[in-house]
Amino acid sequence: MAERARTATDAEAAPPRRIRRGRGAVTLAEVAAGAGVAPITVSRAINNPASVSDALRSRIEQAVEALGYVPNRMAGALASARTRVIPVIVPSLANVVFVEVIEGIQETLEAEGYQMLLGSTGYDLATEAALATTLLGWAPPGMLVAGLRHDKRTTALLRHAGIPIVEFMETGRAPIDMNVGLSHVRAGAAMAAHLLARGYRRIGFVGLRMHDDYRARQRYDGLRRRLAGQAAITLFDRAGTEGQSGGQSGGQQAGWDALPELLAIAPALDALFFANDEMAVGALLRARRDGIDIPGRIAIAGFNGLPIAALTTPSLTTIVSPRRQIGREAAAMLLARISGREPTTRRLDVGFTLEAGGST
Amino acid sequence: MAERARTATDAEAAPPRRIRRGRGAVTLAEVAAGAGVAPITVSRAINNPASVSDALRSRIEQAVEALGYVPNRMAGALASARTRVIPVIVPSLANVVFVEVIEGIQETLEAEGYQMLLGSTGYDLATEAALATTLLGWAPPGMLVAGLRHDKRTTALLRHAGIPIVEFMETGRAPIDMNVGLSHVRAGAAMAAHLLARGYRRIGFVGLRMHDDYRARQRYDGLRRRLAGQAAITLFDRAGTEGQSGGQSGGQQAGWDALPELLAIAPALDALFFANDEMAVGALLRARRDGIDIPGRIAIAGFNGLPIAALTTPSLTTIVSPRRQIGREAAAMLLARISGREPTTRRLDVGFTLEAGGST
DNA sequence: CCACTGTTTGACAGCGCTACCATCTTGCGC
DNA sequence: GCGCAAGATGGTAGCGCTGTCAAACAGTGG
Repeated sequence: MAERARTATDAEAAPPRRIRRGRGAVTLAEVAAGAGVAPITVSRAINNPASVSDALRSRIEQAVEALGYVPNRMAGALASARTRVIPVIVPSLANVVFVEVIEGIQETLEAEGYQMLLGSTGYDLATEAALATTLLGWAPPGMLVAGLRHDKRTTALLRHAGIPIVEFMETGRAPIDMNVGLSHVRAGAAMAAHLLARGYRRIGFVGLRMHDDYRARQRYDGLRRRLAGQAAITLFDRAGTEGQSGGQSGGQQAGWDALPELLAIAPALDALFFANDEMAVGALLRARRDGIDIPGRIAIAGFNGLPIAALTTPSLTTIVSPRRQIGREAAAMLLARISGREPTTRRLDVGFTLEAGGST
Repeated sequence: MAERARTATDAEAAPPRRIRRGRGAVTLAEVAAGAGVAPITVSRAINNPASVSDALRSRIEQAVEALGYVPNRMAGALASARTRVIPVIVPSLANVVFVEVIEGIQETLEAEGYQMLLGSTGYDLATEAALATTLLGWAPPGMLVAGLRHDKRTTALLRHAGIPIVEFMETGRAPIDMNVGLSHVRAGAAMAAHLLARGYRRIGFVGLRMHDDYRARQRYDGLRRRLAGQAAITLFDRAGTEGQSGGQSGGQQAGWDALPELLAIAPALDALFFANDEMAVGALLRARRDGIDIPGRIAIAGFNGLPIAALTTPSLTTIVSPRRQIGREAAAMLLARISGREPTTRRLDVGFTLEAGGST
């Protein structure tokens, strides 16, 4: 303490123009001085306690405690050219689906002592590119990005970053590096098969701002191809109510609004496949209020397998995606590569399950 | 290009033992060499383009482009003792409520060129302390933390960090620095007044793992105090189904399970105030399936004001919290202090609105 | 044409930490 | 008691960038 104060005073007096630039926070050197050891020893005591003798370690720990030392990660990262921060880029946090994947990622990273740095793009590819640049500036050991579709800059950037990358959510060809997800095309086809089996022949697909949501488009494509020649299929792309907090909430309202409108526009429809469970639930709630018989008048199906799907009356037919698992697998794959191991596979299809309910 | 290669070769040949330590990424110095200027000029061209002549700036930009230079933030931050990264600590991402606050924070920070570093504690105060330490290691210019209750270490750490701090979600006394939120006690009291006005006199409060959720306890306290002497009040703290993705989803299931059980245990109840809308919606859906008349047999109310509350039949009585606004205000307050301005106020109560629906 | 102000550019040092190598202990077998 | 391996500690030199100050270079009025 006294030591420090004196040093500061000397510095001010003797070399007349030396300015203190740092934040003024306690540094490792100060801890070292306090404990009467060399800075490097403090560094070791903190990062690899086993390599320091018990006596010194406890002296150092005491000094750390007394001075309230918080290591400056920036300096450490710069010196060692290593960080334990892994950026994760997702389109939105308003969507439960991404949040659950993130949770899976987080628990896996955390268990290995890594930290997650989250960025969201708002479904904008330019924002994604900017974000990727910024995040790469933190010299991360790897990176996780939602989706396989990016703009050219992002792809180039990530490809040349020289670090392992996992693209998660959907499967597809030509990932930048590694890929974990499920086939949304096949999921759409599975729903088509289900609806056909139950005898529906005039099917509508209801999406929300599908310009942004290409995974919904993939589900639609899968549906359409599988239905081709066997049933009529119509696409309804809803604008949704902006302003609202998007994702989930907007979805429910959109489904609520869509049901009566579509029945009026296209009364011959006998089934609706909504782009997600939120919309489907909104439609179910609307049917309940307006006394529309589901599935008698029209069948309703969703996608994602949110828990609420099982609680509605009738229960909602949906496709369950293993979101947490996607997150865990993606993180595990990345960590494997970071630590030099080769993961079991660089491409993982986690699959999906069709949960047939009373709504179809 | 040739220049670089030659340099590398020389280094290998001449000083026999010099090792390259860095990540091997393109550095500012290389860009400077490429553009034929001093490193500091490149730094300026990037951080303050106006201070460099047009001719040099475009030469530098070209070099940046050609070499694919990505500035190393760590080095920059270390040298300037400034970052534009603001850590945000929340208990969980599984809860929509926090996510919406986060969105508000994010949009405000982003607009000012700051980046958000998100950490979640899983409602564990020890984890929170660890996280706070780690995050402070990034030498942030400020910090945002959910809630006013932390363990002693966290409080001490943040108080002595010497940076502005905003605690958001609930209002209360003695914040570490600044505070934005609403009074959960008053919200509980408001619901009590509403239920009394509608003639309910045997009221149950249904929480989920309330040991963790002290804000729910505050709502309960507000309810209890306001009802004291005028109505009977019972607390039901549900364990909920673990394993599930917690928050929202777990909540719906918990409400679904709770309704029939509570009616069996305490048949005299005439109203239930659920700790959140998810539980309340779960209960409404259960009532729908089991043919329980709401509010005839029993009234149901929730908290948060999620959009789905308006879509159920009957619509759900709930208290709307301005979550996005909390996020925006918290971030704005922090940014004001970071940039040396004094915010309009250091304590902000954003209030709430009781939305009376058909369920009470 | 000169002193003088304002702008653009550069040299230098250092932010706080860790990699690398050197040095100093210690313990052990013979 | 000596040589040697293994372990503990320290000295030195950066990591890649920016703050500070100084130098070089215009532009202006008399």
